[in-house]
Amino acid sequence: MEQLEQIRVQKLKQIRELGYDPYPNTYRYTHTIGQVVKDFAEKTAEQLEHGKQKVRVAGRILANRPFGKAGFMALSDGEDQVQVYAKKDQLPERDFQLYHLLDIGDFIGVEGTMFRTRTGELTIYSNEITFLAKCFLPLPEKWHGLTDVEIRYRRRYVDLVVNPEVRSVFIKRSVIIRELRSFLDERGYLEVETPMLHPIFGGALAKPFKTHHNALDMPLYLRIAPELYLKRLIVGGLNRVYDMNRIFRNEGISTRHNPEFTMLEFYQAYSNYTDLMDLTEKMLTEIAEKVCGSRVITYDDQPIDFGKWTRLTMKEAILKFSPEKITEETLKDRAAVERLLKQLHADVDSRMPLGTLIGLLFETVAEAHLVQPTFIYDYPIELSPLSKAKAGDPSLVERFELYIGGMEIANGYSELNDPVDQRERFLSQLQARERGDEEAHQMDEDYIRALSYAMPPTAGEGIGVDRLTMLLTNSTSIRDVILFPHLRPE
RNA sequence: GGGCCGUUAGCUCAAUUGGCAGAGCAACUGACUCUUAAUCAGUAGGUUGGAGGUUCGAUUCCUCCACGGCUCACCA
Repeated sequence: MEQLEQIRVQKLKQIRELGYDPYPNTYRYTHTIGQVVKDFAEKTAEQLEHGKQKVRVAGRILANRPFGKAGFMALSDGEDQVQVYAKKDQLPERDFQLYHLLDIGDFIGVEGTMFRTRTGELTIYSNEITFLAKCFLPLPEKWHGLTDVEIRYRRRYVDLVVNPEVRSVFIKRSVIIRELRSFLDERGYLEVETPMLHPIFGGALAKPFKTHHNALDMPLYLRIAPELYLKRLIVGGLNRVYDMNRIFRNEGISTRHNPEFTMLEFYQAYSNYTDLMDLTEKMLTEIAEKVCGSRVITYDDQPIDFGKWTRLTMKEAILKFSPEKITEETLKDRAAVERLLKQLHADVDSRMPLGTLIGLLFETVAEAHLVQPTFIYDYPIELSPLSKAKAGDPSLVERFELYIGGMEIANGYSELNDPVDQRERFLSQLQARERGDEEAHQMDEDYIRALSYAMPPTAGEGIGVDRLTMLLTNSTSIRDVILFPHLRPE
């Protein structure tokens, strides 16, 4: 409200009149608040009394309990908090006047000596207060805090000030990203940067954001996946590469979908999809242990054990979770599959090929049951225009997806490296596009040309970093793991 | 896009069948030199998301709109 703000503007004026610089350009502290808390944690009141150690710390005032000629403040540097005691006869008169002009949210620097209060709390007995910055807008009320999710996302800066668990989620996110990098770096992978602006969007089945380059007067698309560029690098002899960065998909927004999200894609020459399943098990188990301190985590009230991994073919998963008793023979019968799907109220299109129907059946009956880490492998070829066909069964490809907590976390496959087959797959995608499938893959002649120079056998995988972060921070909304999630304009 | 729920003071929430719009915290004034959700006394703070309708009277009932949450669909 205007009035609250005006009062604080007046206070800043008075602070200036006392002779303080309202916006000083630095403060030299001797300790972070964390160091203070740690260094003096073991000291008794008597030890502190005799030691009289001087400290200078800086931070934001989060609470103030004044009473007449003294008062206590809670000072936070974002990471840690410490109590500050301001007492009239121990401070210069000007500093004590300043104390009465301070508000919750202001930044100050404090010089003083450490002591313990009667209740034993470690506290800085201040002998100097330095004004650092004024907070004009009131912080949320201390007891309930900030809970309105919309304001939390719109004003993430306030959310971070008052909700320590939010800070901890984003610190974990940063650790996850660092650990993913170091896991791959240790194994000889090279991090590369590939274009964000694509003249032909590809590498995934999704709708893109379209933009325009003025000087060249040409349409460009924000990338939906870095895949095709990474494989061009494999052709060029960069045998292990990864790209961890943003991708953009022009689709619905939900608790599991943000229009821009972070994808780790990595490619490894002379390997197949089984190698990547092995690698992924190791990678995610290590990261869960590093981030959560245990192989067993809790997600959405369910225990998830990174010590127990399962691998099922898509068909096995369907048979296992189908409510109706069916056999593998049933899945070869298009009419039977269609009937099953209709019973389950799935959206069936009579033009869909059998493989697409099987994929749909899997999603309908099995996906939600996949809480423990489970690889689903051997996908119908129709769903996977970039994967290598399975030796001995041309209807399937060597592809897997990893499900944890009912969410799709990763997707990997043995890469199709036959340029002739790749051209045919693109052509059949074009047919799907003509049937109205906006997400079907485009033809990419240069990619086929790259494969025509020969790509060694290669396996590649994408890991949804936001989804993985949700899992490891027990967040059920993707917005809780993205600092500034997409919102409609205010 | 569909369904359900929601929007009241800076924040968290009340308001009976449709009958004077309230509390706690935050703020302001005063008291208080070891408090920690400090305490005590007092003051101020509102076009009840917006527009329209029904009614003597609407926070309350109806319609439309905006925004948000959850969920389903699409997707990762």
